[in-house]
Amino acid sequence: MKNNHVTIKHLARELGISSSTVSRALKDHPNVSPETKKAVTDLAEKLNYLPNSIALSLRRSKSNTIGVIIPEIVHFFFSTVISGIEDIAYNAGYSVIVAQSNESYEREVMDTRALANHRVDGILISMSRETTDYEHFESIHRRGMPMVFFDRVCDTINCSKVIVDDFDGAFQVTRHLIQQGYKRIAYLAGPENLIISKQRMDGYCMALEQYNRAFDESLIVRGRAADSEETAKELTAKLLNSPNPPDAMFAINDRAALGAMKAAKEKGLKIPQDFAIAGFSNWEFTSMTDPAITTVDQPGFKMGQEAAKLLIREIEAEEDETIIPETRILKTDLIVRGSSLVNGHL
Amino acid sequence: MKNNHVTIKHLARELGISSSTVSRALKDHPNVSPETKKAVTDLAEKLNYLPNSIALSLRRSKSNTIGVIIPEIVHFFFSTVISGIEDIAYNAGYSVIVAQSNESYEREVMDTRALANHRVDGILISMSRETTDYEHFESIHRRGMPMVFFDRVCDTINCSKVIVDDFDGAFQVTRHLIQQGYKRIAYLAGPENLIISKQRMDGYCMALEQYNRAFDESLIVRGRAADSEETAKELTAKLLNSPNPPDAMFAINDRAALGAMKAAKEKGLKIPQDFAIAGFSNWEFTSMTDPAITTVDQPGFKMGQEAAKLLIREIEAEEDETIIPETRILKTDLIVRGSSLVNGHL
DNA sequence: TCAATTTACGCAAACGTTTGCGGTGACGGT
DNA sequence: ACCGTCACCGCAAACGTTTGCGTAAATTGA
Repeated sequence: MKNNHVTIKHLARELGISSSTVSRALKDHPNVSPETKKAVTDLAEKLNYLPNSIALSLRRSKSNTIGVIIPEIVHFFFSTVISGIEDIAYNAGYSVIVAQSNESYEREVMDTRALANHRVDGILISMSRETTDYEHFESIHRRGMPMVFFDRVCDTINCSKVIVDDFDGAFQVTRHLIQQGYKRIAYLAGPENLIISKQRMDGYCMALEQYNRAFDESLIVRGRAADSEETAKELTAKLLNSPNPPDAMFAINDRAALGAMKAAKEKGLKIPQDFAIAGFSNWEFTSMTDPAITTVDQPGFKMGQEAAKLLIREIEAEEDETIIPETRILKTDLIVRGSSLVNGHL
Repeated sequence: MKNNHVTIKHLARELGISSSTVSRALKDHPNVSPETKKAVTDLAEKLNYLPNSIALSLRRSKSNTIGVIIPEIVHFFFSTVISGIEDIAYNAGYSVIVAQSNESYEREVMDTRALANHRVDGILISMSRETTDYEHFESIHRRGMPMVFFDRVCDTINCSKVIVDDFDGAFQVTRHLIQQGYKRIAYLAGPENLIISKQRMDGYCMALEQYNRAFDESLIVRGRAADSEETAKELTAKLLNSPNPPDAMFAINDRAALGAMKAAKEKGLKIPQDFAIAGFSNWEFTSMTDPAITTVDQPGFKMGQEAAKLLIREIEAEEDETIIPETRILKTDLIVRGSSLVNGHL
């Protein structure tokens, strides 16, 4: 009952012709008579012939498969990216095999190895938080494996990347808070070593500068606020109880923004009248809170699409043409919601 | 620069021995002298030899890959399931190829075809909402392709399935509302044709019956509430404005529960004092709303694990042993939160 | 009618790996 | 001097597909 896949050989034997002819007939090669073609296609249809793409892969040394390594699947942003990747890959005839590193460096190393000997045609990567050594990527990159980084990119490897304009996003959201009339805008920062953290901070500062606001170090909350809602809440509570508290806050991500909102609510502040809040990433839940949280949309789907396009372009490049790596920066969108919208007008 | 994968043949030529010996040396076969083994493994290490698993797959006619077909990736529950699948698959040496049907029947058919000719060793499926014809599944099932359904299962195919105890979950949540003292508990129903919808309704009814509450048809809201927050909100608002409104509501899913909550808030009702709300699925956002929403946790990760285990068991079954299909029903957990918790005690 | 061309097909090699089987040389026992 | 045993290794086939090349038959041209 098992393993009864019908192959080209079966068709050939059945029809009393050679496998070569069957193969050619199936792909409408000119050197095969119309009658033979019909006989072949009819039988193939009847027996439900499915080409064995493994054999094809071996023959062509191309698997038509791309690998994706991400920190975690259960994450609104990353799953959106995967969706975008899948969209492009599917339409270009590639399958997508996903591996999650679970933010573990070791697991990431094993994943890259596994994908490499699975002979994927290329790899899309968003690095784990732990990763500081890039040898596992470099070694396969040296061998000519096409690869594209997205979101959490690796600077030391010369390949295409897709990132989001964190600077501009932070600038926009900060400007929005200023324009809404808030005077003391705090920044709930992320880990200092992450590039995105620095970029967002820079955007925040730039907006302040452009609108002639003084930079106040006491409004910058440094710490592990990005990691959990709870710490974000604690840090915010502390800040709100300081002598000269802020009347608005821009948080490094939506989770932190939610923590901040809870802290403000517990203190009895009205949002957005007494205290405005904005986050970053436009995670799903931000539209569901009360009030809904103003945030910056990171185009995850588009990021997946762009990354997949860049990768496939590289995979399908002719032998002689050299692809020059390209870094694509995606624009963000400010999404204004109740947590920062005073007077109900935009 | 490209395509310079080092193969067993390269190692063999380099060392002046045959590929067979290299192959055996690499897997520590007894019929190879220690010196040869060392020479081979050293060279393999030096040249960074990676076995070509495509060739292996062809040889063994086994790809060590499993396919997953889901309605959508960007969905808290499904991405959690994938995570569980990945967990088990990875540890058993399988890669996971994901294909999303986007709730489209046609796409689902194409996905199954694609996975089949990709020669995956088995398929995990959660059907699209559109699917009512199962021929695409049956045809590959007849050929002996191992397959396991999860969550959105197909009744007409005789294979293993993993589902959640919707009946019991609904029973628990309804009982909880009763025990909290609510008198008129409404049910915001889902589409009638979905099995889960019926099961949850049955659980609701059973709880009412067991606690001697009369079943009141006017408390059952039928419609497309499951599909969008907006329609759930509208339907709830209408019900709340009826002559004899409910003081609690159990919604078919969390999204609907959120819509209901917004409707209640707009009407000025206090939650949970005036109106209690409970949902189903424990989506991520339910803990983030204000108040947090009582719900029923569906063990997505575990579901993925169980489904993967069942599938791999079937894949790795010996030729002669016959696997009898098994339907595994996973227990749900009631998660009590602020939206239904009166007096602050449990 | 004969050579030249076209048409339609088969042979065999190749992709990289595994594995049953056969073969070689060394060695010890008689 | 012969045989059996053993350790070690190579040959070749197989997995399913594609494709360059060869070749027979059919067709064309004069």
